[in-house]
Amino acid sequence: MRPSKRDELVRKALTVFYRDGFHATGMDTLVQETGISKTTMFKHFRTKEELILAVLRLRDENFRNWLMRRIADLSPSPAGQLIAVFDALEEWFAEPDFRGCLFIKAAGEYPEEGHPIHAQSAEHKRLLKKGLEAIARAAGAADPNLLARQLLILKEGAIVAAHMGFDPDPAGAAKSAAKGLLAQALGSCATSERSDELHAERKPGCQPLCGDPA
Amino acid sequence: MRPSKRDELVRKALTVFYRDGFHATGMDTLVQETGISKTTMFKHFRTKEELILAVLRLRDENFRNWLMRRIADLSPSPAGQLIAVFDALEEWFAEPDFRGCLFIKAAGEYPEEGHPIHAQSAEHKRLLKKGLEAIARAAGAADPNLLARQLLILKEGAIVAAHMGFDPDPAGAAKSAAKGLLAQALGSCATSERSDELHAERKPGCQPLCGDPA
DNA sequence: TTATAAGTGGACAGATCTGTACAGTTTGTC
DNA sequence: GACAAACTGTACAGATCTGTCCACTTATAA
Repeated sequence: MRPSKRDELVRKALTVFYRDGFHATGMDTLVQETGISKTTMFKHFRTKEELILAVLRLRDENFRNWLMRRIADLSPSPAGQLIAVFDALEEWFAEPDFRGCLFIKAAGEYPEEGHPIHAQSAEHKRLLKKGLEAIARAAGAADPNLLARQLLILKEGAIVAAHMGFDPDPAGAAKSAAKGLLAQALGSCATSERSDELHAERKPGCQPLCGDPA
Repeated sequence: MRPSKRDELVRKALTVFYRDGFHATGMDTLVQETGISKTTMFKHFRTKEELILAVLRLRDENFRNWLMRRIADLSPSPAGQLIAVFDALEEWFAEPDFRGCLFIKAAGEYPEEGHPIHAQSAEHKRLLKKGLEAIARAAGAADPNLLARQLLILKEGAIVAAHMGFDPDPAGAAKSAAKGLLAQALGSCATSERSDELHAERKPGCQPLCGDPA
């Protein structure tokens, strides 16, 4: 259990930053909320920015793993998985501690393109697009790149809508839009892909995203 | 010119908050950037939060006016206007000072649902939805509410994509998706609504959104 | 001219910010 | 037991935060 304190810090800092924001969270707050001394924090991370970058790395890994596993559990076919993205989102939105997307927040608080935090947040989205594009290609989409970009735009929009609460069912609205896009991209042959009738149970190891890791 | 200093403060504070963020911008920075004394600021607004709320009110008015006028200039028909939303977005994204959506930023920095800044940001989106829904109804959409929600989700997603730079043409991707939704919502009769061939010039009084108002 | 309102500049209070310093304590390993 | 590494608690520096105070200047208008 060598690097446990460091990991524990990153895990707990994630929940605090996610809950309260980056600038709004001071290092003293983190000391109080994590129970880890400030000395130790600054031994593992030379600056607050380095800690934030580590938090973003952890979140990137957690989120992409969670999403990909979840949609694989929800549907066996690539086309069904693309739609299942929005079922997974719906589950996420329903979590009590849901507060939007950490990377959108980070990009908002560090808005300069060249800032490491901004750049790393953008990289997360690029990796997501890559993942969706691979699935779109496997599904036989006419233009996998375009379809992936459109689905990602729907996903980001649904997250914003869910966080700001201006849509009663953002995942549902995005899902129905995605179905139309998919039907169009796959040609008229597979219009009514029935991907959502099997609502797979969460498999063990596939935990909710917002839960307190304490 | 009675309330000019107050308006000038709100206008200039808008550009600074939009450029740097809310928590990252201190009142002393605003003094420096606006040339208005701190005493005057706190005479017009009792707290920083009140100033932010005034900034958001101004932005809400500016943005909604700009968008509605722009799409009316771009297309005479309601259906065309719904598509023209994404042409307007493209113009916005191309502005040199574009840095995403101020309301998404605000909701990110003040993430509690009940916080006045969060609530007012959400209200802006609700008003946008209402506007789009009216146009969708005028266009004869089967379900104007759903169509408006889907278009708004596409819009928010495109803004996030543009700000984070993970899509080479977010407005274009969203626009093509919107065309599909619209064709579906209007029935098969008006599939190829040619809304974008007339690229209306900016009319006077319809200025870009990010320009320094100084 | 004179009364009123609005704006200025700078010092200040008290809190909080990031990051450092240091002496002491726990923990794991030989 | 002994050594090294990791961790703790607290105090601190220096900057910055929101908001106040006060004496002074400028503009407006009767």
